[in-house]
Amino acid sequence: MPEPIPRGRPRSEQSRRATLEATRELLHSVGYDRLTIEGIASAAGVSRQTVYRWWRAKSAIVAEAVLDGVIILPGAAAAGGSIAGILNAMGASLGSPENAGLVRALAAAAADDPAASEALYERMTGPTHAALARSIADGVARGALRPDIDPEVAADALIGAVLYRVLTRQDSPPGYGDDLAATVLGATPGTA
Amino acid sequence: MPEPIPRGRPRSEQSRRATLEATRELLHSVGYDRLTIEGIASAAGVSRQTVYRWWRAKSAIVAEAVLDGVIILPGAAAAGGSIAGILNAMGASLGSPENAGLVRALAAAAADDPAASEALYERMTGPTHAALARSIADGVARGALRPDIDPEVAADALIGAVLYRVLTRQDSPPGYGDDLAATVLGATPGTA
Amino acid sequence: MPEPIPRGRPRSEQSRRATLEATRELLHSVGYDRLTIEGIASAAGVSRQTVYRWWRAKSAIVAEAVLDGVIILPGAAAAGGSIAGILNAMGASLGSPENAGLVRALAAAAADDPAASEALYERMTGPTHAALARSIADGVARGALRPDIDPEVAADALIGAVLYRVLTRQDSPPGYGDDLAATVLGATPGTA
Amino acid sequence: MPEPIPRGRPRSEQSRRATLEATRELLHSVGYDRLTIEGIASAAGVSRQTVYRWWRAKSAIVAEAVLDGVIILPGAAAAGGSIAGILNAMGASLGSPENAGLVRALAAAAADDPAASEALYERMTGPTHAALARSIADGVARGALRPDIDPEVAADALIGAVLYRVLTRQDSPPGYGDDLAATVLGATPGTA
DNA sequence: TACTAAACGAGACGGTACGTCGGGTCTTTAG
DNA sequence: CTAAAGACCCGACGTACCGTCTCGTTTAGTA
Repeated sequence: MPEPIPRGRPRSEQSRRATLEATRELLHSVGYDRLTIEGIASAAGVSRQTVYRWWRAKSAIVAEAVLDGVIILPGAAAAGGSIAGILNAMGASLGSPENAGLVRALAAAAADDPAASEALYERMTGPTHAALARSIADGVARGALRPDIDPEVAADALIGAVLYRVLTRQDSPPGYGDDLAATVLGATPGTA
Repeated sequence: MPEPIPRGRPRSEQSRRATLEATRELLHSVGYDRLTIEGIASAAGVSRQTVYRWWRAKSAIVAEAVLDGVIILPGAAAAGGSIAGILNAMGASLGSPENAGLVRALAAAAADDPAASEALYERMTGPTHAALARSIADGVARGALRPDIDPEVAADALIGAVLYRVLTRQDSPPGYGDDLAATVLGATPGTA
Repeated sequence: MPEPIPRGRPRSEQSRRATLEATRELLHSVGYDRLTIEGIASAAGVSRQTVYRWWRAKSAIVAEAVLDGVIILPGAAAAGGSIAGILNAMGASLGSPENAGLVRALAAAAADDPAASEALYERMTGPTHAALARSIADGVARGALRPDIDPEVAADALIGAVLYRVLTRQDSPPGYGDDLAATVLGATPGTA
Repeated sequence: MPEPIPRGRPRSEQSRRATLEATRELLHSVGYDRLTIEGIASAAGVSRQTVYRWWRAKSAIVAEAVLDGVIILPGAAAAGGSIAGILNAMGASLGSPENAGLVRALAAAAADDPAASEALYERMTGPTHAALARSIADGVARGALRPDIDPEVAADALIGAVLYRVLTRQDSPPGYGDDLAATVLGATPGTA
């Protein structure tokens, strides 16, 4: 009913998918800075005009690639487990050089496009952030965690620590998630 | 002996400074992505060739601008105070939209140049990180902080939280530094 | 019997006329070079596909616009008068900057399409050429003109002179037709 | 003193010549309409930017190609001979399909650029026109030609006739120049 | 006082990518 | 079966920068 009857040739879903997948490939291989619309179009077997018809900037393409889940969001899937579990999953996921490079690329994309920024960070870190904050609030309510912990701020700290190490290219050692949980929350892994 | 007696016209220190300062100006005004060598040269009143003679890429110019302190590193100067003091200084410094934008620009610069990355993050967050870790270790040793705190990891968490909020464009409320210290360290501001 | 019973929706005469009229408008306003099928379709309120269904190239549209008399052929209507009358009519008609521009546009159209070329020149200059040649042959036969005049060649010269001045953007003075007839035919206006 | 000391890398004469020569080649092979700056640059082995640096439009390139004599102007060289000689030279020169196509291309170029128009026609037909008018005026003064001939108008007619046949793609028979001279001037070839 | 050597400005060069326009084609719904 | 709408691939447009390359000029240090 607010449905405006579609006229003309319908948009090619195949072109859309090919574009987003090519974007992911190129983000992995050349990074955000050397990512070009020309390159995306040619790698996707799509005309440049078709790319411009649907996206306004390369940051928008990257954002949609993420929003569509074409770029797998590291750690977000594990957002139901325990606190240390989430952190270790994030650490493990970002431990692969490929994914770490992707995260850095997304940070670059977000740096010069506020619109993309929100979309990217909400999708990448938002769910994880929410899951962590919920678990922590739970723990505080149950008395399992210190009462002076602000769940939202704690979630900032936990995610921020991981992100900081990725951006500064410092590998996180295997048990980093446990150490981090213990340090911030004063809790041993299984306890929370 | 490792001194290769300088011949010919000496390098113009004025051109060098003008280039780095123009880089800072442009990073502020247009961001890293739209920063061009052409633009830097013309803003600095310097020929493009002179820029290319001394730097290999725009990320290298940005890196040197930081290394030379031409770009003021927010928070690094306060690296002598108390923990909450450092955090509040960082928060206040990054609270200005100008500096926040600069940090995002630098994150973008670091994302696609490992060499610049190290230089930038070492200069930007390294001193602060070291100061925090030292203070925290002190507190733990004095028994003023929980013994299960890993000072290095805690510093990651504190800096990471602030960085995370800047990158995701979330304003940090006035007392955020205090909240953060309390949450991560289980300490009220004055205590540490 | 050679009538192939028409099926389906009949061709829209309105679309056809609108296309040809838009072509004329645009030829006047922007010239042949900047004339585009896109522009014709949009000015005519017709879809691009409809234009392509009925014409193969923009030169063909221009040709049909002429053949249909949508573009008024300057001088052709006067093809029944005296020699100097025809020439003066041509000169007057081509004297207006609008028509002169149109003729130059048609020359451009003819330059890169042999098919359009024949159609255009036959329609534009053919009738005039034939009328002139006929009148001249008459005059020669009657002894009113020099016997060494070849009527076809003389018609070439008369039309060519006018065309030459239009193409080189030289205005023809008021009495140019008389001068031309006198020079080529050795005849004063009323005599032939 | 009006000499503005040249700075920077000097313009490459080779690039300039290559561009003009490629323009000539392409005018011959594809005509003015399908002539593209992209095509000129690539055929000349020159970058597109270099073409744009020195010429504002393709019509300007064509004009300079003519002004430099890179495009050989048919008939202009023969501007010293007798009237019929000039005409026959023109006819012979334009008799080759290659040159005829070139003339049509130049007519198209002139049709949509007044600036190019003057340059082209002055170079192409101007000298011939002047030579013819001079010879005819001579003949009239010597009493060898009819006194009612206006030399300028007669030159228009002679050149116009040849041009008209080229533009309408009519081959001129071998003796066409003689016929034309006889018809317009009332003179047998050798007489003038 | 030259001579040498390097840095400097200016600016042209071959390129790559930009974002746009138009060309022809194809695919859908509406008449 | 035509018309409209509009997406598609393609190729050219004119512009902005890229990184490189001459040039003439400037500014040191030798010689």
